[in-house]
Amino acid sequence: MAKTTKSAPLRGPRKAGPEATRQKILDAAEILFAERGFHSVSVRDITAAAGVDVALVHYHFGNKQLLFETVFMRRAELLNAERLRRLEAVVQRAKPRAPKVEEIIDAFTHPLLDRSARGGPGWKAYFALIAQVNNSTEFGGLMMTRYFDPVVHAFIAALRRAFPGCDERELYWSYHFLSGALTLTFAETGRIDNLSQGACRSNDLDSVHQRLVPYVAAGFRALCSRSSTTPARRKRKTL
Amino acid sequence: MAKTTKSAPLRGPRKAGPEATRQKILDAAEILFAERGFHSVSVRDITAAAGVDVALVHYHFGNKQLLFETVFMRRAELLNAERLRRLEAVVQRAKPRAPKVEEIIDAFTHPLLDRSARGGPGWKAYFALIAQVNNSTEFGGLMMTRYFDPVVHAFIAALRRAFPGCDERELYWSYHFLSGALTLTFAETGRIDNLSQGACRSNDLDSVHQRLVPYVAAGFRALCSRSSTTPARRKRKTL
DNA sequence: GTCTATAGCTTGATAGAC
DNA sequence: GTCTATCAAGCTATAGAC
Repeated sequence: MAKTTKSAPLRGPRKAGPEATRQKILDAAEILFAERGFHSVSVRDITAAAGVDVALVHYHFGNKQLLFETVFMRRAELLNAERLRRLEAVVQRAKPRAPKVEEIIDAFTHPLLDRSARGGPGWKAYFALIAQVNNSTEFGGLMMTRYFDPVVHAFIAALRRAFPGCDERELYWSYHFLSGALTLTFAETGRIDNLSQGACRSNDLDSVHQRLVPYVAAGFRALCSRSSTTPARRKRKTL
Repeated sequence: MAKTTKSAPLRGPRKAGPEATRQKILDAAEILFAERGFHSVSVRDITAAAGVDVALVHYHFGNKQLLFETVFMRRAELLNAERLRRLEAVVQRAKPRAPKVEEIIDAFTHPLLDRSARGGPGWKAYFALIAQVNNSTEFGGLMMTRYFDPVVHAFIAALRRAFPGCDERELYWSYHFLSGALTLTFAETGRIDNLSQGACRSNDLDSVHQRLVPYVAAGFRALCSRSSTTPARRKRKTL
């Protein structure tokens, strides 16, 4: 029993210390926010689910809004690190050429879909939360930009190399469509289950990934190849 | 002045009658729900914005939830009718062959993007609301299914004819990705403005439509052609 | 149909004992 | 760090005058 230093004080089944309390609050908040959205979950709901006192949210996080952002940030950092690692690996492996579009998209989406499928209920809830935030007028523009833009810029830089001479706007709009398709998947609303009368299931993320990558890659090629190879033939069409 | 029947009683600038009150409440609710979501908007917020009394929401709609569903339904019926008309026109024009994929997708998306772009603030808000509902764990599965599945089934039937022998699941997942890309567009969160440093603008829906159609058409072809023409080459890939 | 008034609760947040 | 106790403000909903 050499572990009696003060770096892990009183680490037992009963009293787990302030860090454990923080994590219990974050875990409970994550699930409730994902299920019902920011505004319909009260601080009391969260602390009751976490099995801690009401006042501790304000002690540890300041207020409800800051708790929300902490939930959002906690897993974003892990995700972004892995996605950048994967992207770098793909780029290195393809050198000196640019990687295939499919490989770039896979590096971007696989770490997310894999965790949502197999990371446990915390990850599942987190991605459902992302789905709501991404499509929210209130939070979408600010929070997604703040926590995910760095990794998106790296991703777009890789795609820029895959489509030399491509108009920047085609790349950004193509990414926008990918973002919408991906985050709707995270929501797992069950709508496709109803629509397909059971042929497809919202929670079958392996099926999604298998299809999302070629679908999106084809979309990128449709927009980003034509703008460089056939700029004159581009139709000027009003809506 | 032959219009003195009781079908339009007291139609003046001051007292506009109960139907006008209903519409004022719906208009205000639509904008507020779109801006801040269902739960963060109070009945008082709505009636204050509408310039009517608090109690009238309950008189006219029963409760807050039923008001929400009425807002959602009001424009859905108009939209669905026009989309079915457009789809039918495209199908008739192409007979006896199936229409081009691009034409089918255009019939599905144009009525929406056109109204969001040029229909005024009520339509704009309505589509932002759709964006949130579609990605919501709480409302998405139920409400989108209830109000939009009939038109989606007609749309998928047309695509089925365009991809004869295609696996049903490819059609449904392809539609799912379209739905995500489209509804994120409706949210107009400003994220792409930040990401592209102004090169793309969330509210430039003409640009979106010009790109969404070929992007999605290419995606559909990537998934729905291969499943019928090259079933043996289909890779069995785990996530 | 519209309004006033209010019942009955829940909310986010905090002050202060331990 | 954690808890008890409480506050002021906000909420949905309704009863009843007009």
